[in-house]
Amino acid sequence: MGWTDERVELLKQLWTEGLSASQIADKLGGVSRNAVIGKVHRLKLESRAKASNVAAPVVERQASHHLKEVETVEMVQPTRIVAARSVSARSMPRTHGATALKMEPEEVAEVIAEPQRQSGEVVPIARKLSLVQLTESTCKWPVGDPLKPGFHFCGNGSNESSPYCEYHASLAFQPASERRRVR
DNA sequence: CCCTGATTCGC
DNA sequence: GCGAATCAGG
Repeated sequence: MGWTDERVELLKQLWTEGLSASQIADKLGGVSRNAVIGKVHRLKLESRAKASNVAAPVVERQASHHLKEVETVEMVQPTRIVAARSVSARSMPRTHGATALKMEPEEVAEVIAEPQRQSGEVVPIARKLSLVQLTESTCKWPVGDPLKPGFHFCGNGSNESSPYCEYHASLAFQPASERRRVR
């Protein structure tokens, strides 16, 4: 499989997002992690903030017999802040294990991508607040990976009844029925 | 052994 | 340009 514009674009996005080469390769499909790394270099976009990100434990390897992607849990609600802080432990959520808790990449991308703008938008722009900046009236929807640099919270205003802004509340409290495809 | 990215070099 | 093989490291 070659590098189509779309695939290259996805590569750039995921790489920038902080995913490892193997994870990206896995997502793209048809390419090895070496291929991804090679491409990354040719594109001259390696310098990713490689601070706190090193070897990910990986829940399970090929040990999972023939049980691959099962996609069961509908876990849409993000981890609670408390968890995000203390659990900052060594458990990187992977898409691999069927039970891996993972935030929708698309959701994340949308929120981070948009530059600061006004309100009234369908999708609120994250105010990028850190943990300590959260108050009772700020949306506590986490954006990004707690273990990676750039992690922050939505921070937009929320109703006193909800920990999230309207938009994220609508995402968080969806029934566990039909969510969009995860892959 | 698992993983990570970096580099080389034949294709 | 591509990516397997290899290297260096956690």
